[in-house]
Amino acid sequence: MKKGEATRARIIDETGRQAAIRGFGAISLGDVAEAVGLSKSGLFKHFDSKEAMELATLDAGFDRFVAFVWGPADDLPPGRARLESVFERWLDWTEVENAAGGCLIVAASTELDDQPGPMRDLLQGRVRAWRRRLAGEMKALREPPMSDAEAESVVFQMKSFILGHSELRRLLDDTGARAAARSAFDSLMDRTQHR
Amino acid sequence: MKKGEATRARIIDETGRQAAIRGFGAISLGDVAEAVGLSKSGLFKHFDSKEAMELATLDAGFDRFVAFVWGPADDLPPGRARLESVFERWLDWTEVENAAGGCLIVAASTELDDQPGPMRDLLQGRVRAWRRRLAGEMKALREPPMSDAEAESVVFQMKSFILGHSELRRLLDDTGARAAARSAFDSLMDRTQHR
DNA sequence: CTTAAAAAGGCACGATCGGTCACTTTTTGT
DNA sequence: ACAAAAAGTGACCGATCGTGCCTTTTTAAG
Repeated sequence: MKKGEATRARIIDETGRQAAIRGFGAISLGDVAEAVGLSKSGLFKHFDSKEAMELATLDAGFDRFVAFVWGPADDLPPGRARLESVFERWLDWTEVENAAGGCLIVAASTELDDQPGPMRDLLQGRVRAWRRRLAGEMKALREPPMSDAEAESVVFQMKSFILGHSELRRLLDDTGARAAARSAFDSLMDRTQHR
Repeated sequence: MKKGEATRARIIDETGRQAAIRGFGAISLGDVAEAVGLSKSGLFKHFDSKEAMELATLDAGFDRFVAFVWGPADDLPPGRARLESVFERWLDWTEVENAAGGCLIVAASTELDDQPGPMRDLLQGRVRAWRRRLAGEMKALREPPMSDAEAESVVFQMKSFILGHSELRRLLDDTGARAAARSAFDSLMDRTQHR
């Protein structure tokens, strides 16, 4: 069946948009339904509950994130060039692709970090997987490869700069945010590579 | 009159607690009233509206934050020791003092960064002031003092590590978060100092 | 102890919340 | 072409939302 899938995709899209702005806990079925051109009850033909809708939205958001950020890196050889591509696309993701509400994952992370449940579990699992992927990539930076602990430390700093960039750019309206993040990341790569 | 002020303080305290967990947009007057032992209408004798209550809560949250994080640093001489004290207390603030819901300011920052209004304005103003304070402190690290641009870059990285620590500790339940943040910060201080 | 003011509660309002149900329309596979 | 399945509607549920009006209780000053 085709029509249903398209509608479902539109619902997920709109839910993600609103959740990125207001937070998952503050979106309403009525608003989503209206924005997507459906009645509230129409939503329930696609999802059993609000939580199911949120889960599908968050999961799909991760898929989109990985495709967008990692996509171009697939064509690059492992190592610094690939990591720089990922970082650059990651900044794009926050500041261009999601101009309206910022990164859904970052928003969900701070909102749900202390609310146990399926949403937090999903978030944890996918964030951990993403970090593992990055950590594995770090090892291509040096020969012989760095330890797991060092790779995780570099990933920690990389992610930190992403979060710092997000605040500087989105909350403080600082157009120099991108330069600050890039410079910090370049310096991190330099230090990591030459040791 | 005394009683009123005490009640007002309790309301603000409870509002902050709930907002840190669920987000400002998702708290309800009923829940706050019940937790503080008041009726919903009783709340309105202390605040004109929900938004006024939120504004007072956010403002008071900043006061508490600055007092807690900067407090001990006042007894220290400007320079690295003072900055390390601030960083350490900042980690405490996220992970000990606010065990329940994490840092209210971080939560509010990602939630409100794309919702124009008095809340975002207040947030912007106080975050900017805090960053200016830190940037000023950075200059005591070196003689002759670094440029404004460099100081801001160091503040950017410092704040980034705080945000990274918060995610690692609160969302991913990583007990090594503190060590990761401290190590990254120490390295940043080393590089900044010796140049 | 009195008394006026301050603090808090009672109560009801219109709106909206997530969600269900019975029913109609549209889409789909055959 | 046609029957079955999927998609969508509108009315409605009990609960809760933020808020205003009016009364009662508590408090501090005389």
